[in-house]
Amino acid sequence: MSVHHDSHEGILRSALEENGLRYTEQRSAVFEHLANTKSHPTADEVLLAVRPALPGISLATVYKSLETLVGCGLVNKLTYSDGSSRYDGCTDPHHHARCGRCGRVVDVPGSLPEDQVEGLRLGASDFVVTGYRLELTGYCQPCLTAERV
Amino acid sequence: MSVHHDSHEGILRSALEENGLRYTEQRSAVFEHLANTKSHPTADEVLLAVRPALPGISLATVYKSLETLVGCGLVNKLTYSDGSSRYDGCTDPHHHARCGRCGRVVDVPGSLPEDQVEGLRLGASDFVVTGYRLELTGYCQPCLTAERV
DNA sequence: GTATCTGCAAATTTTTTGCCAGTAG
DNA sequence: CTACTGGCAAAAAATTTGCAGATAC
Repeated sequence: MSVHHDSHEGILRSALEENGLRYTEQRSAVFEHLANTKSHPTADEVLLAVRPALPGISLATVYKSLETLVGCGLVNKLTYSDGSSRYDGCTDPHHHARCGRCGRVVDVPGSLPEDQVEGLRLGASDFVVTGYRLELTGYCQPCLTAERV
Repeated sequence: MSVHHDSHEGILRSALEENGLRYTEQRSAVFEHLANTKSHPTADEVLLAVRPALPGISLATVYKSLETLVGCGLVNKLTYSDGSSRYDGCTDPHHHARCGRCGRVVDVPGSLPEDQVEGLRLGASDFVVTGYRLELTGYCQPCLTAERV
């Protein structure tokens, strides 16, 4: 049961070290939670999730830890039209689909074919493309049922 | 020189009417600005842009007008990791590329091929896909030069 | 005439910052 | 040891809201 934990810890330690940053239990707890969940929590939700393990942790620290992890490239930050930010610890290539009613975000596997990306790259002249983000919009089944659309 | 203006006004009047909303000079000024610019301004920037024509307009009204236009489908709202929201009056299908240093957003023409979108649709089971948003990340030429990367 | 809209200011929400004590290396 | 961190509370930034007067239709 500690395999995953150890693996995450190793990844985190190396990433922090590479950036001249220190390994702390707060950063570890935040990273562990993101790496183990399939949800895409807000900073507030991360706080609630790590409180049981670290009762003293503060929201400000969660924000600082999240920014640190984003800076190390271990976590992605997603922002949405309602002003909320969510964090995604999944490093496999995938897209997101977001429900326009309840705001829930689900993963959609896959990545764009390389030639597709190359085409986009050419369309963005005078711009060095380092990556992309693809997000589907629509409605999840529970919300469709609820509204009987 | 009034051709564009009249055309925009007609589009706006119809869209508002369809939704049972009123045509006002504030909504008109905000829409005009978005329809005529290639930039993707923040609410604050829209305020500055329309102030010369409507000195009395307030930021709250700009926000309200923008939400109204988004609701009518005339304008798209874009949100970013730094917490800022930008508004895009271009209705042609296109993507965006955003500079990770200065935050500027430029348009990238094109849209994904239908079969590509269909594939994504299938990957998002239990989800009715109504659209998508594709955004490139990277750095614009001025910023690359400035940092001599 | 009347429901909708604007402007103002205050409220909310989300995120960031300064500072001192605590801790990793 | 010494610089990097965390916790706290206060600040900052972005957006929304309540209300009274103004306006579109």
